[in-house]
This record gives sequence, C-alpha cells and structure tokens, in this order.
Amino acid sequence: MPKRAQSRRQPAASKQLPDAALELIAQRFRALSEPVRLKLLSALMQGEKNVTQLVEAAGTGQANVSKHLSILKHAGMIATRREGLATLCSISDPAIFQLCEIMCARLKDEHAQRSRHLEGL
Amino acid sequence: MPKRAQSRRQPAASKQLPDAALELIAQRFRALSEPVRLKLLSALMQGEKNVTQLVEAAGTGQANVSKHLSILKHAGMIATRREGLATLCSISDPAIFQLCEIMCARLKDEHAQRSRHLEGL
DNA sequence: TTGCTATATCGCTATATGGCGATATAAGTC
DNA sequence: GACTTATATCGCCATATAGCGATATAGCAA
Repeated sequence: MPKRAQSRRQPAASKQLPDAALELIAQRFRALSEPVRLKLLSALMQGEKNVTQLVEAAGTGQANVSKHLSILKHAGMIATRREGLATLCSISDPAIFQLCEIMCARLKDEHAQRSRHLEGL
Repeated sequence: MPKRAQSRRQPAASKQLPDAALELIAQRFRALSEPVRLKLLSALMQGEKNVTQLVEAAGTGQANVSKHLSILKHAGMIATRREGLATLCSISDPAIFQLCEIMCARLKDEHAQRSRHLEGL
C-alpha cells in the first residue's frame, strides 16, 4: 500500500488511507476470496464465455454461478454483454492477471520450500 | 463452506489449476478482504509493532486484533516474535506490498474516471 | 399466442466470521 | 509466593454469504 499522506483528519492514531478506501480495497479482495469465483475468472482468462459454459467450468449450480458473476461484475472485474439468449462474460480488469500471478508465485515458492523441508527428512 | 466436488482428472474443459490450489489462493485473498486486517498491514508497513500499538492503530478491541493477527499469520503474511511481555509483529510476505499497490492503483483509476464523468455533467 | 432456452432472482438453510466481554495464559516485577 | 501487564483464547450473538430448488424474466422460434 502506498504511503501517501492523507489529508483527511483522523483520530490521530493510525491511518494513511481513509476507512472508506480500505473498505473498497477489502471489497475487491473479497471478490477474489472464493474458489468458485477464481475458477470463473480462470475460465474467462481464455476469453469471452457465456454463462452456460461458465456453469460447466465452475462445477456448481447455475443459480450460484449467476450470483458469483454478479459479485464479480459489481467488483468491476468482469463485463457482460447480451447476445441473443446468451450473456457473454469477459474480464474487464487486467489487474486480475497480475494479482493472480503474484498469488500463484507465492504459493509456488511456499510449496517449493515445503518440498525442500520434506526432502531433508 | 463444505467440500464439494472432489478433484478428478480434469474433463479437459476448464481447469489450469487444481481445486486445492484455488482454495489456497482464495484463502490468501480472503485474508486481505477485511478492512481491519488491511489497517493492521498498513500499520505494519511502517515497521515492526507490538500488539498494543496495533490495537490502537486498528481502532477495535484487543480480542479482535489478536484474532485478525492470527488469521494474517496463518495466511503467511506476518511473522511474530516474543520479546518479554510483548508480541512483535512484522510483515513476512513482501508480495503484500505489490498486491496492495495494484489494488490502490485500480481504485485511483476508477475514481479518476468517475470524477471525469461528473465533470462532464 | 404457446413453447423453448438462457439467465436472473427469490426463499431458504447452514455455515463462517466479526465483534464483544470475560477469562486464561505468559512473562515480568516485587 | 502475589501482583501487573501483554496477549491469547473462549463463549456468545448477529450478520453475511454459499449453496440449493423453485420461480421469474428475457429473447427467440413456430
């Protein structure tokens, strides 16, 4: 988090970022905090897909997928367009690629470390 | 949430990442999905702090801060060491800086866009 | 119109989690 | 030992949310 001084006055103690900003940031991270939503985004990284395809990819019910897509859309991470009967979804926020890459890299690091520990036994 | 679909050999359709990996990634994002935890991390970006200082920074009760710190520790984002009576906390995962920078940048972009829209009126 | 398909939404339950006060533990001082 | 401080954990409540089935809506075709 950048350390820009915030002119907002706060109870003197602790904040560089106003509470409202923290709430927004938290909301975006929360959108990425469910495996089903990550699976949807992962599928969408291959390109635009309709909801039926995403239901198949997600491995859960259509109602859930619709709800999860709505959450991702609200978080500004995907965009939808109607084409006939289908709703076509696509990733609208390129930052998602970076975020997931960073997380995956961390996981790989940790996994590698765990493996080394186990090899040592 | 309860475990659902077991991981089989993928039906060729949808997954680059196994479910277990998605679960781990989601867990890490979830650790960043609460404003109080972001506030704690933000405070820790200035350097190592003890729990009392973090309680003051977070603006919530000590029991909560302890629980949140435990979550961050479990997610591998902070490390703790005991020094006398105090538990000193510090950020252990440099990826946090990148993640938060990306999120903040996105928020700024969107805010700028919203502002432009309003100016246009 | 009727029927069909694709998607969205509703109602519900179960579970997870944040916040709180109270209490327990740990570590220091006397 | 007793006492204090710093932190962790417990018990409880309230809320949020994932998942599900059922239903509603939207768009196309006959």
